[in-house]
Amino acid sequence: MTAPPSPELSPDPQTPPPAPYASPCTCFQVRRAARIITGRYDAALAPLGLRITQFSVLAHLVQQPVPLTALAEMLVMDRTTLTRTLKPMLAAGWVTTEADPTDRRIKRAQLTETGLALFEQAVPLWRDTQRAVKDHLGRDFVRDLHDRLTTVWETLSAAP
Amino acid sequence: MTAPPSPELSPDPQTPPPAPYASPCTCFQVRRAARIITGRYDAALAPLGLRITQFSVLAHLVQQPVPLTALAEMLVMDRTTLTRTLKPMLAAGWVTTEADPTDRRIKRAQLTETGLALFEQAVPLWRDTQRAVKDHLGRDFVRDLHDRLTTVWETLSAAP
DNA sequence: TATACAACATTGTATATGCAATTAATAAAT
DNA sequence: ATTTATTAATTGCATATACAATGTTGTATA
Repeated sequence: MTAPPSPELSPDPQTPPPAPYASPCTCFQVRRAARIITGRYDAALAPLGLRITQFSVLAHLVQQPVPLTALAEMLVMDRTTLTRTLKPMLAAGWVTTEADPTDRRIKRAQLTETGLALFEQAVPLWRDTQRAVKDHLGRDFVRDLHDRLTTVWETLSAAP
Repeated sequence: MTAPPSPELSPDPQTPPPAPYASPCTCFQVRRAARIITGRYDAALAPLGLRITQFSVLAHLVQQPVPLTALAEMLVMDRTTLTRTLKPMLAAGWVTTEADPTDRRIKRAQLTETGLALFEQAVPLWRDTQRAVKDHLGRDFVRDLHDRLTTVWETLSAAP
């Protein structure tokens, strides 16, 4: 079994990279970026015991109660992932669920008083982080990044 | 507790979005893109029982054995995450670890014959996926996306 | 109406992720 | 040489992620 090593897939190991090398793998790139950005947002919200994923959920419930499947669609996450995501939030008393009287299959999630208060505390921290990221990377850079990431989602979720 | 709902944080719930709305949250954007891209790559590698994260690990071991901490740095993942990532790969016999004789703290990971063969089978599938993504999004688009994602990583890992 | 089908939700299983704490081994300092 | 600090690795804990399978409820159909 002779190995055709794929040098383009890994950095030169003679120069072990403290400096991040430009991987050719799109998946690696976007996951890496997601990790560091998530770390930023999570760190900013940590004083409230909140994570950015949970913050997203709260943000989508501010207006009114939302059926769980619709909520998962809004958040663009797997339906089963939402169930797990919601679990600690229910335990913390930030969110409650109520059954739809007319269709007992449907459950709606809604904010509690505690959840709303927490969200209001979190918004400024979220905003600060948004601003910090924008300051570091530049307004135009971030806008273009957003556009491209949205395009990635739209294109790949539509494509076969 | 009167609520100042933050309309910019959630889509209009009167128009429940099957169409993905453009969230203003950079973190949400990049995580969403990471989810769909990861799904693509995982699906492509699934016939081999391999995930894209595992493929990345294999790719970094093709040249020669790598100490685990250095491997985690190459992969830009938390050191403890690497331990968990490696676990099923060790169990599957794709990778082994060996202690450094001169420094017994250090463990090196290296490919097995099986792991190398698997990697060689996986490379074409990875390449196909790369090409498919490029075809869908456009070569220039992907190149610019890569550049920006690398910049995100470099900038935010350096910034305070 | 009995049956098939579709929609909603959860649970089992498995990996992904990272912080805090722990253990072990080496290096540095007194 | 003993103490101290550093480095390498793992484990505990908690959340993030999604596929497959299951149970429940509503709808459509024969």
